Amino acid sequence: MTHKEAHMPKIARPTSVIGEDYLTTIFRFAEEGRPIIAARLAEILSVSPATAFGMLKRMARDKLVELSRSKEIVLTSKGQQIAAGVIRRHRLSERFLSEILHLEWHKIYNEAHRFEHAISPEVADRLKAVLGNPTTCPHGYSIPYTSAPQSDVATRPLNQLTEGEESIVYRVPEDDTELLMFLEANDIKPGLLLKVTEVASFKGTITLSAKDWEIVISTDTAAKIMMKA
Amino acid sequence: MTHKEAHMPKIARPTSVIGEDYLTTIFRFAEEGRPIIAARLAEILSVSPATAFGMLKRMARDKLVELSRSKEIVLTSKGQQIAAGVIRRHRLSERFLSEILHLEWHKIYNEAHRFEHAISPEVADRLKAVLGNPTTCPHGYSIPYTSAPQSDVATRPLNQLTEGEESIVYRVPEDDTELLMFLEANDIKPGLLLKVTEVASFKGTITLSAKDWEIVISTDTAAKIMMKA
DNA sequence: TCTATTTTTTAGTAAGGGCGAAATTTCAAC
DNA sequence: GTTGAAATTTCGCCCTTACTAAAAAATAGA
Repeated sequence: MTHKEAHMPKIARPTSVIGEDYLTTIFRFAEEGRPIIAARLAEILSVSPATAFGMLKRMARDKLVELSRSKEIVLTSKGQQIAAGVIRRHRLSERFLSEILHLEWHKIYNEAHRFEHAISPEVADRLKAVLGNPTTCPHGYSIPYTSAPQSDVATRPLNQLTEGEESIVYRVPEDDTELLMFLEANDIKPGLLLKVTEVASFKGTITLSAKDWEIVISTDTAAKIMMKA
Repeated sequence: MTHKEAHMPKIARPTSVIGEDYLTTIFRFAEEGRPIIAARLAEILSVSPATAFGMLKRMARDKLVELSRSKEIVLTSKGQQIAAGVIRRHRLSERFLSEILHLEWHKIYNEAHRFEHAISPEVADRLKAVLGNPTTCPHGYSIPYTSAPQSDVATRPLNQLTEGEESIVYRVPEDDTELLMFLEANDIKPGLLLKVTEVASFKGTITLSAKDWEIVISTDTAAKIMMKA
């Protein structure tokens, strides 16, 4: 049988797709220094607390995470390494979807979420080369080429700028579809120079200007946009 | 929670990755008019007969296949439609891997096998456009843009050509890694004009020439290469 | 401190996908 | 027509990933 021995050797990954989802979620929190507990993980992954707990126990058994008594979930170096690989593939996929397929900005996160589990290290390398060794995804998150945590550039949220200040957009939320559609429509993306023309804390808004336009956003929304410090 | 509602809606596909593997395997047999039975499917997919049988029962329950008393497995129109979609994504992925990422020919089948389950219809459309609406995969298999079975161009296996005949390579096996490496090394791919310079049936070989070289292959190998009739 | 509310855990259930072993059917060859 | 090999189907069992319900533990507020 021609087919027989040709049956594809499954990609050498010791973790399931579901397991990788847990790992990357934990990784993203770690990336920003935010603690993550099981209950939060269950919410984010839309599963019951019991399910998340069961999964975390298996992952702890497999030495991917550690469930310290402080309840905070931390990746082991093995978990860190696998998670970094998946995130690397995710962000390279986002670049590819954005730059080569010209997919709208707000759609790339979800599409890349499936790609991240389907790409082999070799293909990831090719993608990296074809894309010109990008260092960040289109939203501004850094692409981890090593499993070591990235030392992040100094940033601060847009809502902390004072009136009259100027700064460059560093990063926007990667998975907030509605906000991304808004930002996309206004061409606000990493690298854009913005000026804060008004801070109206009494009504919770900030007015921004760039190039030829001026917009008003809430301080809550502004808090989600990271600027170069 | 920003993340919460942003959790990706799983791709709307009523079938699992495993189920899609079954469907595409059946589809590929149907494509060439070869009958497929459960035992063969089990071998190809490297699972036990019991497993394949259980899966086929579930698939029959879900109206994806019909298990006729003649033992031959046939796709329902629903199964046909889903299978054609997966195969379309597979072959578009192969084009992409080959033409955009410049991945070696013999590696693209296995890589595409994972891509096929990860690509949304929208991304497939973009790929199609970016690739210039290809009609076949790099091995020469047609990309099904409708779920209706393709009426295949008239072809015949290379071992049926007579001495002195010339013909154009139409299709090569998509998943025979070793053969593909050989063909790749000799630049034999769909579209190439070949001439049969000698048929030595007594020793089971065929000699081919093209451009500036001449090679000898076995008739068994030749049987795997389809030529334009 | 003492409820009130999260959070964590345990228990029990289900479906998908997998196994080996054995029983049965089918089919081809003699 | 019988026999032997191949194919099918059933049976019992395993693990993962989910669920609910509910108990136990930890945290926070008043």
